[in-house]
Amino acid sequence: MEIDSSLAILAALGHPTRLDAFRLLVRHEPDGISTGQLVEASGLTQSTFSTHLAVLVKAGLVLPEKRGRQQIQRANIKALKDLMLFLAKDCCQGRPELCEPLVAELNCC
Amino acid sequence: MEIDSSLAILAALGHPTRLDAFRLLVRHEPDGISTGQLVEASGLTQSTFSTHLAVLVKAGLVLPEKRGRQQIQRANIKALKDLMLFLAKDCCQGRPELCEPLVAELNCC
DNA sequence: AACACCTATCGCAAATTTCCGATGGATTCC
DNA sequence: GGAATCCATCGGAAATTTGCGATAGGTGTT
Repeated sequence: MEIDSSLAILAALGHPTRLDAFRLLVRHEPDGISTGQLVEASGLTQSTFSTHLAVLVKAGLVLPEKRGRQQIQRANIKALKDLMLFLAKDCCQGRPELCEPLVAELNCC
Repeated sequence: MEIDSSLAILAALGHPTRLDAFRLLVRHEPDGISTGQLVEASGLTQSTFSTHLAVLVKAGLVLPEKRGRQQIQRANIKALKDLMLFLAKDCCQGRPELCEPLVAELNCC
């Protein structure tokens, strides 16, 4: 994964509102939920949350799809996976001793 | 891992200067490098970089240790591991189908 | 003691982010 | 067609972040 993409994902998730929204979307995979429900859950204004959502979409973490007059949002698990691969490979570049404990613990889920 | 810690790590890494610095530190594990070398690599002013470094340290991603009049910085791989566990567990919470491809690919390093 | 070196912190300006209300486009319902 | 719903975008204010030079503390050197 490109470093710029990783950077965008990290920055996008580095805000409480956006991290919360993304986690909510993950828990609603694979159905997704509407923007309105996300707004309600955030406790913010519709317009404010909309800009946060745009950041997530731009980073590729959220995939919107129109359904009627609603906008259904879905978490892009692949983007998260790519980020984790980027982080892990950065550690492990020829240095498996750094990553071994990481991968070991991940296997538990 | 607490959500607040994860948030701090994500925000800390969500800036090009700080992500670069952390990656450089990872590549210098386990010896670490001095703050001065990090400053030079960043191309920024010493004072400016110092504030970025403080963000990384506060997030627990970097562990400083005094050595003479230098300050040696080391990447905290455990913090990165904790973040990845947080992200992965968030996906996998009772939903292994989401994480399986992730863990599978991680095993390659 | 005096000096040089390394780094954290202060003060401050510029840039960016965050938040809101208001507006407008698109879609559905009556 | 007209009203209502859903959501993106605009304009602007407040807060935060980012960057710099200057300063100061702590450490080694002479």
